[in-house]
Amino acid sequence: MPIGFNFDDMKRLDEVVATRRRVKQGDLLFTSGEPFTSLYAIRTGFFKTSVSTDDGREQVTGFQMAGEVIGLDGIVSDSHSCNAVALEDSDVCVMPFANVEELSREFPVLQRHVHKIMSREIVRENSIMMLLGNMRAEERLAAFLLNLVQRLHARGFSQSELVLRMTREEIGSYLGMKLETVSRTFSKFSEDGIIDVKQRYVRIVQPDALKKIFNPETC
Amino acid sequence: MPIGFNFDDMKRLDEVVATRRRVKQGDLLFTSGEPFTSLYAIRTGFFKTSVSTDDGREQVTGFQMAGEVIGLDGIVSDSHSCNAVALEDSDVCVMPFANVEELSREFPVLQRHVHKIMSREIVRENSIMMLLGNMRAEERLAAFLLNLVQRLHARGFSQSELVLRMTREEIGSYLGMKLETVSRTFSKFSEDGIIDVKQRYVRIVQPDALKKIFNPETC
DNA sequence: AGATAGCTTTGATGCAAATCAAACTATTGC
DNA sequence: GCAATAGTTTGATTTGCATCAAAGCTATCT
Repeated sequence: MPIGFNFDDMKRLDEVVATRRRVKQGDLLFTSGEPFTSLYAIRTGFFKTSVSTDDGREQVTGFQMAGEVIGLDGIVSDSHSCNAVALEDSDVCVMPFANVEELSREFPVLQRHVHKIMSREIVRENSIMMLLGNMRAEERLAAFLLNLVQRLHARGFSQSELVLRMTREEIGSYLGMKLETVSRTFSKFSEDGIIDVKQRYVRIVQPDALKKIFNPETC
Repeated sequence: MPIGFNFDDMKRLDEVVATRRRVKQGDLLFTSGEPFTSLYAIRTGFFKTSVSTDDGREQVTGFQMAGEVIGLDGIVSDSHSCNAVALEDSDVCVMPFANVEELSREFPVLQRHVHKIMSREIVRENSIMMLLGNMRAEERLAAFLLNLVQRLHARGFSQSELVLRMTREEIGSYLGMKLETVSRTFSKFSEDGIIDVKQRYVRIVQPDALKKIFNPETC
């Protein structure tokens, strides 16, 4: 939560997140087509969001962890356009969007915060478009790992070790490649001594090598 | 602009768009790294937005026409993260974001409008991720043409004819394919009698065939 | 009108990733 | 503990698109 609140403000803001919801691993938080009522701030756990075509192809649109907000897709048409699935047992704050809007009018700092969250999502998706449109498999996976570990590190976890919450297929869907290609690229990185991989466990041995793969120029 | 305003409200809202700006074809409206101050509502003309990597690869992130708003990428970090270039002589309303936020607090209907614009952009980018991650060249170009013509039709233009404002290379960048592939796919559609193409001019002869290519299931 | 520059089309070839296939590993349930 | 299921790895082959190359078209300038 942003700074700049006094104690009374905090109490008012608490109103916005009055309810909590537990979501078990594998369960849906919301689903495409469902009426939109609330945004969800992840307290603990891990989610993926995805869209799908009528013929059943799935595109993972993001992986979200503690402190991140999901559900923004629902605002425009008052119904969700993507699915949110918990990849581990999770706990979210339910923030009815009517409350968010009402309090935003009262507290400019909250208003600003909401705008930034939406803008951040737009910018993130821009960079995914770059990834999907212009980058090769190794660059995509390097970018993915660097991004994940950076976000985990910001939450107090290791900056070199992580346990993937998602399958190779889900990573592939997010990065626009097949699960076999994800697996092969992990193996390649491992053979090159850049990472250690064992199933879901990954240790980044040479972060600079990963950065170089992702962005050869700045290294 | 959304409905639900009285005359005095309208006058207040006019304050938000006090200034205008003309942008000549080929000129930048804003550029990556530039400080963010304002959103821009396109009055007339046509823009592309793009991001680029340090090694010079460009990804077109969108094409925008009259009535659409650009600049949302700048909110999160108070500086723009993409470039906006006019693809024809254009005219925009400059809306200083401070004004937008102030008036949003006062007018819930404006607040809602701003939120929907941002959410719409998030949803659009989700569908581009699907395009880039899961679809083949023909599907991408079919989706692109259908989307363009639909937006033009909503603005009173033909639902079957259009003049492209962008090059094959820009289309390719947006759709994650090379200009030669764009050209070849246009030719293929033309040979199949689905469209007539002559350089920038396109006539959609069989819209249903395009829809079928884009989404085989619902046809 | 002819020349130049920018964009588009089409052809030939190459390659990165997809697909097909099978073995291997981890996890879950009985 | 064993079987069944879900997920991962690795190998062989195919393919859709990229790349390389050259010619054609359009618009603008002199």
